[in-house]
Formats: sequence, structure tokens, C-alpha cells
Amino acid sequence: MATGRTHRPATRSRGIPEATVARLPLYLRALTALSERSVPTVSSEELAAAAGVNSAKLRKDFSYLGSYGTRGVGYDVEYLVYQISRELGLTQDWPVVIVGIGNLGAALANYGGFASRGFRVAALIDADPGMAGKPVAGIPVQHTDELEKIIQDDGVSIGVIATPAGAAQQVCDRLVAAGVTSILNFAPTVLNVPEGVDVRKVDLSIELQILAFHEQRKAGEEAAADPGVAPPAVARKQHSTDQGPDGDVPAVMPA
Amino acid sequence: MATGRTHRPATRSRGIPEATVARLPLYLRALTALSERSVPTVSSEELAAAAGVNSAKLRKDFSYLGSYGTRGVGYDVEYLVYQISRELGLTQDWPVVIVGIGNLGAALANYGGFASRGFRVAALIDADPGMAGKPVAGIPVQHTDELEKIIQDDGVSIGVIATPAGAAQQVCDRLVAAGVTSILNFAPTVLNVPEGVDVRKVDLSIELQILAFHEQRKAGEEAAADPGVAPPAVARKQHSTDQGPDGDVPAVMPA
DNA sequence: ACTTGTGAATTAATTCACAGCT
DNA sequence: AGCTGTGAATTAATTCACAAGT
Repeated sequence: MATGRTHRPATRSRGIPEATVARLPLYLRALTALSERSVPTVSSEELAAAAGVNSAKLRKDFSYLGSYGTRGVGYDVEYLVYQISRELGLTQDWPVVIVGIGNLGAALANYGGFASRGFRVAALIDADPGMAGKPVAGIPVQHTDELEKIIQDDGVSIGVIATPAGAAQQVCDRLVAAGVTSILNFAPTVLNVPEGVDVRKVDLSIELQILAFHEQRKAGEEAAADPGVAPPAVARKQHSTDQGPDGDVPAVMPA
Repeated sequence: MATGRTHRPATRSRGIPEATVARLPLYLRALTALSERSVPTVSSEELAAAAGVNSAKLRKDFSYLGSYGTRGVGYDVEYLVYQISRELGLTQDWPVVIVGIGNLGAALANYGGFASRGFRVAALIDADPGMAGKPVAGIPVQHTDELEKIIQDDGVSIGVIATPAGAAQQVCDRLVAAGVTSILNFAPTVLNVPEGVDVRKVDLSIELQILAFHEQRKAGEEAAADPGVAPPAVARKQHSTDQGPDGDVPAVMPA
């Protein structure tokens, strides 16, 4: 794809790498903090440190968006905030429904950073009729029967699934049938969706298992003490920071 | 690293790719489901479908662990469950502390899949003295003052941070100072940790922003309808399944 | 003098495609 | 005949290192 890309307007080649897209929110958060402290400009070095990446990566990432910096100076904070927000589609408002209002669903509903960016909780939905009408985070919970109507009326395209694993696929199917095309899944299940629907998962159990793997590795190394040529510094994985490749996450689920 | 790997026992070359490690829990979950249904063997094709990956990737992943399959037949489910569990370090028990018992912390404490694999909630910790002693998920909440003592007494090496963003770094520092070397961070902040400490993050806001990016892209394409040579099939990104590269996740946080 | 933007080099991950074993 | 295991090819991501601009 790098080789034979069909010629383009030259000013902006569509197709930002996924790895870059996944970091843009990180940069945006760091920039927003700077903006709140009224910092006018920032260098790639400083911003990279704040976002927990290295500066070459950050510059390369930004190069996919365009040339928004000034050589010898750095980046204008406000301008970059705007450009990244626009690139991520945060200049518009995204109504979101949360399905499954247990502990986790309630935590998500209460999450402040939600509204701060372009997301708005359009509805909270739960299968328990006893929950209906009860306000969570100031929003009354609605019954699952209303799901299709809510999605169509509010033009919801993003759904969050925080149900038990057993209900997730069924909820997913209804969301998709009603018009949702992006799903954030907290249930520990693989969701099957048709072409054109994006799913991202958040899975606590998976994350813990990945940590356990590295933890075990560390414990084993104490004793190992390889008596060979022993490459001193660089040999070890670049632990800490940096979440490595892949894009997994753990699913949380009440009860 | 692929080129100049120091000669090894040949039977097992240390160094499983990060991307593979991140998928092992996925395979394990699928295998556990098969095991519960008493399925004795499974082919790479079937297992891959259940885990939501393609079979070549799965086979390559397994090849890093060793040769645990039988050509012409497939994999023995029980045997694979054991091998992967061992590789992930799940044959031992990992005490975990959860710091910050808001909505999210409570959701995590109640999460069933916790104990089912090798993880055990050693303690729930919160800074609010009013919470102290109150049971959540059957475990009494303890005050932050006890943090160091708990970690040392129980030999805790994995900590989960579910505090507000403002408290996260401070909690992290205390966890690390007390001996924790793996952290799962739900607070929307970059954590600074010393070499040798692993951090993974779970960030709701980041996940939603990534979805918004793709959602915006989809909306834009409706109108685009490129009248050029129009590469029909393969051209579009492989949406759905597959979380793409990187390894980000969103942070959740109560209020 | 300083910092961006980016080709080129490197490293990692994925996918192909088939030899090798059951 | 069927399915694994894996070299080889491909594609993606990261890092280097420096030319180009202010």
C-alpha cells in the first residue's frame, strides 16, 4: 500500500495509519491540558513527553495530518487542538447510547470526560424493567424495548455495550439493525458484526492476563541471570510506557 | 532482534511477540468455552473463528509456544488450555489491589471473571475515610493509609488504578514504591513509572475518539463516490473485527 | 541556533503458500 | 485427505538522521 498508492491531491494523502489514529486522542489530551494553562506553543519534544511517546513518532504522526508546525519554534497549541479535533471528528456532536446499566454502565454514564469531548449520552438502556425511569447520572434509564426507537430518533451511530457477556451479541445485533455502525464493547465476548461496522473492545481480564505474562517473565529473570555474553542495557524490552502493538483491551462486566 | 538472536535451546526461543501475547487471552477464552462444552479437539480454522482472528495468524502465534497440535487433526483443547495458561502465568495466583472504589472500582471488584482466572482481589482501597470498612463485593474497603502494608503483607505485584485522574500518579508512585511492578490504569492520565514497571491503560475516552474518527470517515465516503478507477473489493479497510495495531484503550473514571 | 518534516533504514506484524506429518 | 507448522513475502509501524525552513 505504501508503494502503489493511487496518485492523490498531494496536499493530503488520505489514509492515516491506524497506529497514528490511536495516538491522536493522547496528543489531544496533552494539548488540552496545555491550552488550559494558556501555554501558547509547544515543541515536539515537550508534547511527546507529556503524551508519553517519543518525539520522532509524534512528528511522523503529525506529518500525516499536514504541516501544522513552525520550524525553529514548535506547534501552536490552540491551532493543533483544533486540527486534531477536526481530524478525529470531534467538532461535531456524537450521540451515544449505553446499554446495560449495572455498576459499569453507571460508571460510564457518570464519566465526566464524556461530554467534554464531542460525545453526548443520548440514552441509558437496560433490560431490567425495574430500572426503567430510575435516573442514573441525571438521565432516566429506558427499557430495551425502546432501543430501536431511540437510535432512530436521535440518529445514534455509536453504541456502548456494558451488559453481561451472554446478552452482548444479541444487543449488538439490535444496535446494528437499528443503524449503529460503531460499537464499544465492554463485555468479554467476541462480537460478530457485518462489514462496515467497527467494534472496539475493552477487556479487563485480557489486560490483567497480559500483565501477568510480563510479571511472570520478570520473576523468572531474577533467577536466570544468564551467564553468557549478557547484553547489558538495551536487551530488555522497553517496559513501562508504551502499550506495545495490538490494540486489545479488557472487558469489564458487572456480576 | 529476529536476525541476531543469540543461539538458544532450539526447542523454545524466548521472546514471544507482543502482538501474540495480547491474543493469547483471547484464544484461552475461546478454548475455555470449548472445554466447558467438552469439545475434545479443535482445528486452527474453528478456533480462529471463535476468537475472531484468521487461522494463519493463530497458527503462527501458537508456533511461538511450541508444537502443540497434531497435523491432520487439530489441537487438543484441554492440553492447549493448560499450555496457554502456563505461558501466561495463570497457573499461579496473582493477588491484585484495586485503588479507588467509585462506580468503576466497584464494577471491577464485582467482575466475576476476576477470580475465575488466576487473579484474586487482595484488597480494595479508597482515600475516603467514610468508605473504610464498608463491604464492596463482599470485601471491606480499606483506607489508603494501609496501602503499603497490604502490598507487602500479601505480596501484591499487580495494582489497578480506578481513581480520578488527579490522584492517579500519586497512587501509582506509592504502589511502585511499595513493590508493585504491573499497573492497570483506568484513569485518563499518562503515568510515569521507573524502568521495569509495566503499565497498561484502559481509556474510554480514547476508544470513543477512535470510533468517532472512523465514523466520520464513513459519513464522508457516502458523498465521495470516487468516479475514478474505483478499486472495488479489497480497497476498503478491513473494518469490523480486529482492533488494528497499537494497544490503546480508554480510561474510565467515576465523576 | 533551533525545530520541524520526511525520505531511508530498521524492526515488527501479518499473510501467503506449501512442505511435512498424521 | 487433511491440517499443522513455518520459511518467505508482504505490509505496517517505528526509528534514524538530516535537509529545509524560520
